[in-house]
Order: sequence, then structure tokens, then C-alpha cells
Amino acid sequence: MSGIRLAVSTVIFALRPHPESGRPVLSIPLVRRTRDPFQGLWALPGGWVDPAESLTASAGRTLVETTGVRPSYLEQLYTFGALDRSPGERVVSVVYWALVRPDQIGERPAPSKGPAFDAENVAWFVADALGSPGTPDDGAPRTGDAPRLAFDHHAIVTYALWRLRTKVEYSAIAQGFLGSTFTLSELRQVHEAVLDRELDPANFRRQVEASGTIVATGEHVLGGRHRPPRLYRFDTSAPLVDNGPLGELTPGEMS
Amino acid sequence: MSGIRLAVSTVIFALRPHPESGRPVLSIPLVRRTRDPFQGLWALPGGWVDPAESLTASAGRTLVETTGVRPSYLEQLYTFGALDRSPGERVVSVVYWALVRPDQIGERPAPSKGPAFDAENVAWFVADALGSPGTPDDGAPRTGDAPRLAFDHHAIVTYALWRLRTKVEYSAIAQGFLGSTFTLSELRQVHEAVLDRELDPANFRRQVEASGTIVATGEHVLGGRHRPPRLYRFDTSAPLVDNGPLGELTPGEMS
DNA sequence: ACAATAGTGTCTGTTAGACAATATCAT
DNA sequence: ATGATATTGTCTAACAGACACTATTGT
Repeated sequence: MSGIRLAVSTVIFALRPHPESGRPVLSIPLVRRTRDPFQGLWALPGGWVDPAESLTASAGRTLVETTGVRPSYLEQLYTFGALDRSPGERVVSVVYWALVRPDQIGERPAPSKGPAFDAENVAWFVADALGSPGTPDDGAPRTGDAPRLAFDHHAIVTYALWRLRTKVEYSAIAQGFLGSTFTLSELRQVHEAVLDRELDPANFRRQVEASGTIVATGEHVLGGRHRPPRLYRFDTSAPLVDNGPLGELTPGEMS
Repeated sequence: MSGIRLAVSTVIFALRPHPESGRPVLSIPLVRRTRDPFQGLWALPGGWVDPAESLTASAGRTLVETTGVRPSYLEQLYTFGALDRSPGERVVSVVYWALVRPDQIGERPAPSKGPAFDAENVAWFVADALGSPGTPDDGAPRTGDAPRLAFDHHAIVTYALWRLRTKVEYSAIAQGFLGSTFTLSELRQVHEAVLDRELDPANFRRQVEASGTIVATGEHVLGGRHRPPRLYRFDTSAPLVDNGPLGELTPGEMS
């Protein structure tokens, strides 16, 4: 009809142990393409938009189908529609970005339950290594793998990373990486991993407390060989993120 | 093919004299629909995406064709794809927002030159009056007209307004409303009109000067019955707006 | 006691905002 | 001189960042 195919893709972020240092690092799951164009290369999870589905629902569905993860946050990123982004056909991609907690990553689920995704063709990569096209001979040391990506997905990952890092500094988006309760140390480590720099514990505490987004539960975490930290939870009456008049944008999987 | 039609629409902002007070106010041109759905209602300028055109080019083209204005700035806003936004068919709209200077508004051009748009069916409205669905009997005073809009265009205008107001506070986006040179008073009046509140001239000056986005030309404006103000221009070496890795997004009409 | 992390206090430099004071034009 | 706007100066409160200090646990 229109000569244009409409697709959705999602940049999924999780904090996972770095393959070398072991410290938490922003990571992205990619899917290996099993057909042309770009057969064999790694690409963002996605698929075609079902005419009977909203864009957000399409993103949430394709994301689960291909990678098995259940996001705790899903937001539209940008729509890419350059003429030459897919060889031979005109594809416009509405791209989303998502956050997942470690417990929402379906690690090779039992074949019996859940949607069967091809675990062989899904792999996690260090986000910062994907930001620019793979130039294996540029002399710079590569931590983690930095494959060449299909389509314009390098640029998309770079933009999603920028958006996440910008947003973590002025919103409570970090809770997309955390469970229902957490210590300030855990919250700070999330920020440190996202921003890739260390933060002063004292100043971080004051900032977060002044923001009013968290509430002390009154409980403490015992067992550490140090003073027991307080437990906090996010203030559910405050909005997670200020997306303006669009409000919260959840795939129905928020928890 | 896909069962989905892909459209572009644009929220165009200009500063025009308020119909009552005469002071500059954020205004938006709308186009009266000449066919169903929503025949007779006012709607954002737009059209179908040409498979041979990029999204930005489609937005720029349809915008000129329907309203006759030439934007000085054009940026993607959001993509709207709810199932029920167009009765009877599935339409996904990639929405842009644009800024135009007064001299870029083609006021009923001579029939001989320029693309012939239907001037009878284009009208300018006060932006803030369009933000919420028209409720003519809610008792609140309405300045300017506040028509009921087609589709979900009320929500789109509200979101575009939020984006513009957010962005004017941390970027040099205001130059989209100004010519190549300007006084600090003119620049401040642009900010005041966009934000709809008065700003302290002294503090405004310091903020703008500290931002490094403007440069004094060395010239002054004579003729006023007061101290002659300096002329400034924007520093073209500095980026207009920080759109992250996406960079500048111009329709080719920037000047 | 000691190591380790949690949490508090204090200082400094920067910035936003209110507002006073001075400068320079046209009339 | 007067009115009008431009431009500079000053003061205060709020805030971010650096860093010293105290608190509380397990060993």
C-alpha cells in the first residue's frame, strides 16, 4: 500500500557484571540476524508493527519474544526513517528503550515454559563498546566484544545511551534497575554504573534525600561487617520520570 | 501491504501579536480539514510520508505545502500510534515541531509565485488556548479562539508546548524566532513570550552572556528615546541545541 | 581494637534571583 | 531636565562538591 514498512526496535539496558572486571556495567542484549540484509550480524531486538497493536505494545511484545526479558521501564526513544537505512526496502523504525532488573532477565528458560526465543542467537554486550562502529584495528583497547551492528543500530545505541545518562541525572529512572527496596549504597552504585564515574556517598545521599523520591522503610540490612544501612523504597506517589504531558509510558510490565 | 498508513504532522510555533492585547504570544497555524474524518475541524498541518522522502523532508514539505511557512528550525517530537487515533483506519504519525520567524510566514502569497496553499483554510491560533480540548462552557475565559481539534491533536499540541518551554530554558533554541542580529531586550522578550512570564533584564543578561551562545557585534541600535542597546548575534560555532548524538536536525531552510 | 561501610557536619565556590544604582539616548 | 531603557553592581539564599568527622556493625 504505502511502500513503507513500519518496524519497532528496542535498546534494552541492564546492569551486568563486566566480563573482565566483574563490576556492574551497562549492557545491551542483541539478536543475531538469521536472514538478509545483514545476515549474521548483531542487531537490536525488534520486529514489524502489528496493525492491531499499539506501538508500545509492539515494542514490548517483540522485545520479549526475541530476548526473553521483561522490562521494568519502556519509553519511546526516536523514530528513524532515513532512506538508505535498510538496503532495498524502505523501513521506518520506531525505537524504544527499556530498563530491566537482573531478575527480569530470562536466562535460557526451561523449554517448556515461556515464549521460546532462540537463546543461541541472543547475547549481551557492554553498552559503551557498541556506541561506535567496530573498528577492530584502531589501536584502542576493547573491553568486551564490539561487533559491527546491522543497519544504523550503532547510532541508535549511541543516542539511547545519551538519553539514559541524561535522564538518570534529573529523574528517578534508576529504579528501573532496582527492586522494591534498596540501600542508598545500591542506588548510588546504579548511578555510578550508568554514568561510569564514582560519586561522593555523602553528597549523593543529600541530593537523593532532597529530591523526595525515596522513603526510608525503617528497616536495616544486617549481616555486613559494618554499620547496617537503612532500607529505602521509591515514593510511589511521586512520578518516576517527568515525561511532560505524555506521562508514564509503561508496557504493563512495570513492577 | 502493512495495513498501517504512515503520516507526518508538524506543530509550528511563531510569535505573533495577541488578538486582544497585541503583545507577542506563541501561536500555531492550523489547517481546516476538507474531508472526513473530522471534516471541518482544525488540524495540524501534515500529510502522508512519501516512500522516496526522509521523514524530516516529508515534514518540511507538507508543512510548506499546507501553510506556506518556511521554518527556521525543525525537530522530531514524538511518534503517535494509538489504535483509535483515526476512526476506521490505522494511522501512525511521526510528529515534528518547528519554529518560524515573522518574515518566514507567507502571508497569502501572490497567486503567481510559490506553492499555492489554500489560505482560506489556514488560520493562526493562540497556542495555550489549544492545549486542552475545547470546553466552551467551563466558565474559564478564553483569549483567542479555542476550537476543537481533529484526532489527538490537542494532546500533541500540549506536548509540543511542553517541549518548547523546557528547551528554551537550557538551549539557544530562541534564535529560531529571531533574525541574524538582535538586542538583548528582543531576545528576552522572546523568552518571556515563550515562557509566559516576565524575566529580570539584569539577571537575564548575565545568564545569556555566561552561556557563551551570543556575541556582541559592536554595533548599536540608535533611534530609541533611551540608551542605545548593543546588537548581538548567535555564536555560530556553538551548537544551537544539544540534541545529543543526533546533532542538528534542519530541513535545509535554516538561516 | 580494627576494618569497613553508613551517615553527619562543615567549608567553599558557583549560581539564581531581588533589587539598587548608574549610563546614555531622544525630546 | 525628563522619561525611557540599557547596563552594571551588590546582596542573599540555595546548591554542588570536597572532605573531615562520627556511628555501628562483624571479626
